[in-house]
Amino acid sequence: MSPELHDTATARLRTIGQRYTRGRQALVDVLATAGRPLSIPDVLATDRSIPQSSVYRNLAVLEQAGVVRKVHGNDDFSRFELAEDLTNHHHHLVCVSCGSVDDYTVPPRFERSMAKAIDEVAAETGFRAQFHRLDLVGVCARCN
Amino acid sequence: MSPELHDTATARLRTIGQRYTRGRQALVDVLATAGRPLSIPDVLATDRSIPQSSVYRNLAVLEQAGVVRKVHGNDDFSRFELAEDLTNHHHHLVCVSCGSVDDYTVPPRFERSMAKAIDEVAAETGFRAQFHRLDLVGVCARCN
DNA sequence: CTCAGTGCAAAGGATTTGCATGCCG
DNA sequence: CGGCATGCAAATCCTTTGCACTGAG
Repeated sequence: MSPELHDTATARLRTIGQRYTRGRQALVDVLATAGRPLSIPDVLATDRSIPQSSVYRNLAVLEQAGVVRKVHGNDDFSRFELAEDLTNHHHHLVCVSCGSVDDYTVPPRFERSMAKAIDEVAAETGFRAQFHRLDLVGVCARCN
Repeated sequence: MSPELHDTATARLRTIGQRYTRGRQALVDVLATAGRPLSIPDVLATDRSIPQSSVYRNLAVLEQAGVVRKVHGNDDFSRFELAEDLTNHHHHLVCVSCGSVDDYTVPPRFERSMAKAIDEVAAETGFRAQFHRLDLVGVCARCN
């Protein structure tokens, strides 16, 4: 992960009057390394020494700062990933069997036609879209 | 709502060894009338005499039978709608402000190109997609 | 020194479940 | 009759919060 990532995180946290502490850096590192959205149990599994409450609290702070984003799968666990402008635009494969969530991307050509379709919907309905989710729900390769 | 709807529901419940009772019919009627995914509080608001636990339990049964589908918005409430093959293919507008979820559709042309893109992803990743979700997350017309 | 951040434990809130009763088949 | 469905209340489980302590500036 690039050092700029941490610089950006520092800056965004500052704008909401928060510090970029060790615990928060560790959290960002874990998410950056994972390459897919992680649940709190996932995060805790990477480092048993972190208390749950800190993970919840710090992820909430990082979300407010726009550094991470919360993702909903099909189970009762919230999952977290780095904000898209810190990584790249992608979508999710949600496994109904094991609940895991993986990233995937579609061709830019298709993203463009989707953006156009979304603009039309916005115009018709008066809905102001901030972002879109194109999740595929099914069975992942592992669960097959 | 058409009577076939209830016939289909009866049939699907039967396949999992369950009955289509009054309470369950009422639930299906409420969802069919709503035209958008409803949360449990939404459902309870339509009829104060129904106990929460029955709503939860019956929606779970109806979901297992493939009569209704659970939808996740941005808040902590699960929402429910009739299965797509009982209504029509659509997507969701999720409001980050009030948490409401509304239906919308995109042109068939676009759905087709999306289906194609999804097939490619499935082929590349080994993921078996059962269905897709194209949610727009933003601010609804009411919350503006 | 000061105050945000941290850890632990207790509280909160949507959802689930146990158990006795009622009703459909 | 027999068993599933129902209602009520208690239990679960993810998540949030209170409070005292610690550490960075």
